[in-house]
Amino acid sequence: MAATQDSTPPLPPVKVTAGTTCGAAVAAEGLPTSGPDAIVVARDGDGNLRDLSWAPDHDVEIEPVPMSSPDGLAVLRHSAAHVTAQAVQDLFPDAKLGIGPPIEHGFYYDFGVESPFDAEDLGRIEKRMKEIIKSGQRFSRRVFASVDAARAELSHEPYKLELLADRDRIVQKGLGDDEDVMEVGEGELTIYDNLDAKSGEACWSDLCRGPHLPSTKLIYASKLQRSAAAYWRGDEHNPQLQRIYGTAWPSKDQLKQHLADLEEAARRDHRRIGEDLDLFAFSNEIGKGLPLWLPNGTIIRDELESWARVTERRHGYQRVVTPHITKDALYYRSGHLPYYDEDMYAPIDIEGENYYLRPMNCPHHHMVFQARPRSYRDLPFKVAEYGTVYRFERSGQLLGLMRARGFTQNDAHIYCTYDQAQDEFLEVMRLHEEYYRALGIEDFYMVLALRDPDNHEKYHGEDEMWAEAERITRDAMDQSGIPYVEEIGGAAHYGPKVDFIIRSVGGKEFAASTNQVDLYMPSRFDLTYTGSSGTKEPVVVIHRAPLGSHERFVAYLIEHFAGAFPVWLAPEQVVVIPVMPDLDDYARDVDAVLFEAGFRSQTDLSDGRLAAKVRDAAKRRIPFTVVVGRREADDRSVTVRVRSGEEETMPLDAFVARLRELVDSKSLEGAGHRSR
RNA sequence: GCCCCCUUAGCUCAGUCGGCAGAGCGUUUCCAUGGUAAGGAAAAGGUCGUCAGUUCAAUUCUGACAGGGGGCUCCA
Repeated sequence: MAATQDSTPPLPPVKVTAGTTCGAAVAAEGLPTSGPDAIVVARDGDGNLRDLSWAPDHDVEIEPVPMSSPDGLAVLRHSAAHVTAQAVQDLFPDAKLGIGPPIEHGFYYDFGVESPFDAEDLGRIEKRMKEIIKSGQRFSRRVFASVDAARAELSHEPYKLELLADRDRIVQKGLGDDEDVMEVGEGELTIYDNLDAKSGEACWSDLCRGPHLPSTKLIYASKLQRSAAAYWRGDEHNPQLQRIYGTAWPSKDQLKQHLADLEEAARRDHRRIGEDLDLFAFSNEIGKGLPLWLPNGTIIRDELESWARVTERRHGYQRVVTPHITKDALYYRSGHLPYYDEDMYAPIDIEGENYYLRPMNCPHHHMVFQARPRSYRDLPFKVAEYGTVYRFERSGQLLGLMRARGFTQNDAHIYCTYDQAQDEFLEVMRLHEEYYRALGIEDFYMVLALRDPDNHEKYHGEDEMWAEAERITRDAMDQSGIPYVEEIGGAAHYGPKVDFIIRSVGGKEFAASTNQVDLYMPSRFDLTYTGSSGTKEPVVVIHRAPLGSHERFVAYLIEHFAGAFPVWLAPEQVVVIPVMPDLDDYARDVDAVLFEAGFRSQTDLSDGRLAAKVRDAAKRRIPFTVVVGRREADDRSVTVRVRSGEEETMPLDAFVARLRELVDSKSLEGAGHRSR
């Protein structure tokens, strides 16, 4: 697993003669066998990873894999997971083993236990791990003669038995999204024994495909992080196991750096910055997932919205306004009811009719299209609205602004002919590029989510329709040149979709934007136009929301810029600070000029020293701190300090012109950016 | 929705082995003639998330509920 972006160049191959071990061959070449770059495993001629204890029965060439490479890290972390499990079973003999794969930056191991692990338990487990690591146990591979033999040896491990019973299917499909098949891989069925360094006796064993480090001693830096419940095999109908998360690195320095990175990420968390910069708030009395946008946050929201308004006008969109509540009939027609009602707020009974808070804008826009007869001359007809919707997300899913229950989407629907659909979808992708480039967003990827052909119930419409929608979407994507990955099973119930996936600083992934070519709803809603020959023709609907929702997108931007927004988005653009109270009048004067010129300027005339005010402005991430004293007042100039700490004295007029240019060009100059 | 943890001043957090609670920052007032990341002093500010229960007494113990967090699951 892992090994997605191996930047380290592969080492030159090493010859292993029949009967000797890879480890011996590697050592003979003088390659390191300890330290962060220790060769820990090798890739054989067929590309499989092998333990260094592997002794081929014929001469082969192997590629040494150092611990610091992605594959090496995965081996290190998976080995650390084994040590975790060994420590847990030493301390909790009744704990049943689940699975323990490496993951990005670490590993986990799942255990079936009577009661969850608490912080004290984790401390004890970690202490026991350190003993095991220090003792230098050797990981030793052993092949089972048969599945029955494995079953007999693992009779006390119900979850492992389940893996054995389901082995064929698991080998084919994997366990879940993240889990590979570490336990019951293809080919030989193997178990790893941890052998005591002195006696050579096995002190613990675990069903595993491997490979592993030669010795626990090579786990130089590991740390258990937290425990949490997780459903067995990722299925909520299964019992919950207790998962222990940990991280492991080839050196103490790398561990330290990783922990520092995590702290830095926590500082960028939009919930924290939202508090610090007075962007948004939640209220117990209003309800979960229903954000209050404070004045500063509203500025960001409004700036984005005006930007979208002028940009989309240029791209041919027309704006509409539609209601937030709707009779149930609309959703029966769209097919959302009755199947998706659990994701909607319960209906409101008014005069004997059920009204729902709308969970999406699409059907309303379809009604806009249908409100007048449309001709082919009207197409493409592009309807845009910053539409507020409410979705009853399950309570455990909420995450600040990233996932809220009420939010406002940068939504639009394009009604066009079949012939226009591919070009229009391509145009939507181009619009995304325009938006994302303007904000310096590069750390996203795109998914083309297709339907799962084995699960027909989840989807509406005929096979031919789906094939056609997929073709149009894929052709447009390929034409756009934007790289994407395909995902089976993620489609909307009415069509395939293209999602722009972003990550929160916490590492969670969200769709920042979702786009669809929809051939289904036109038939459902009877959306037609009059063609050039006078006949009624069905339209194609393209759903798109490049800026997603204000809530999620601003949350993302907060983290992307670490609160240091580009000038045009910054809620506070300028603070004017007089050097001493005598200069208050000039400070007010400067502030008034900036304010009149349309900028978000304020003065800081409070008590306190200049240094403290500068510090305060920096904490609020204000792009420009303007300091004025006698010198500036005398020649009507300003001393401008930018976020980096550099400063420059210039005429007030020149500063106004500079601000105007930065704002008008939506410059990213001076903005924060996400460190990698 | 599920498991675990958390909820004390505007913010970050101490604390009370059950006897009406504290710090730092912030706020307010006063002092401070001062040029770039915390000048000084004083004051105000809390029904210790809500509702029950146990108790002479509950912020502290128990329970329910609400809200928050970490995961899992879900995400039309």
